[in-house]
Amino acid sequence: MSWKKIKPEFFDQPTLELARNLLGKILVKETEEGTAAGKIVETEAYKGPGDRAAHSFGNRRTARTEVMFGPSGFTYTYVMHTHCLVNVVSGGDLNPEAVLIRAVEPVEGLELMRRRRPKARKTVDLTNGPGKLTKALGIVKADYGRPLHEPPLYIAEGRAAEEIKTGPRIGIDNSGEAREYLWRFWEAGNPFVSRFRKGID
DNA sequence: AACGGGATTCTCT
DNA sequence: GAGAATCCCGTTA
Repeated sequence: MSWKKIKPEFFDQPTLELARNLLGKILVKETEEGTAAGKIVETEAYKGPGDRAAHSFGNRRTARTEVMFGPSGFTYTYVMHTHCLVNVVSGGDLNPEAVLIRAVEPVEGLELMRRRRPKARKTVDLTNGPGKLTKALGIVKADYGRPLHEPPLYIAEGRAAEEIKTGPRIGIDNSGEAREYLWRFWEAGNPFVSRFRKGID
């Protein structure tokens, strides 16, 4: 399978639009074990200084958030408990924003994913969560700072989602008013979306 | 140098 | 539904 790499200019759009437009794109990781790729079906936007749920809230600039202060289109990996999460840096130079990839649908390397995720009983469990998809695709903290328009870790062209749903972000209940923002986006009805709520999807 | 909490996942009840 | 696993990072001393 050959994927068409995205143009670097793709990342130069407002973070909320980028979060929507990343749905349907392909996230590809090449390793010595082989290539694994998934269609992005769920994202969350994290907006800079004014977003209490963002690591860059209040312009907090540390070794961890440093890449968010650089240009858009680079990888922000972050370790949560025992898992690695992956973000796309957005917002442009000196504007620390990012889009979290929360779920993908496998499109290449299914067997490789199964080997990497022995605990997944069903196929959907391979990639229906932010910590799961990084394990399945082989994305690790060392990918921090890599450009997302070229191998080994890149975004490729896909097909735009037919219908996009919106809701509050997950797991940020201690973030004050920010937990109300409808900055989570997903492809309607896709079984790989991490969580469903009655009345929303 | 010590402490506390988190953008999660898995297992068991 | 609750609790553990288990670790990096930011804050405080």
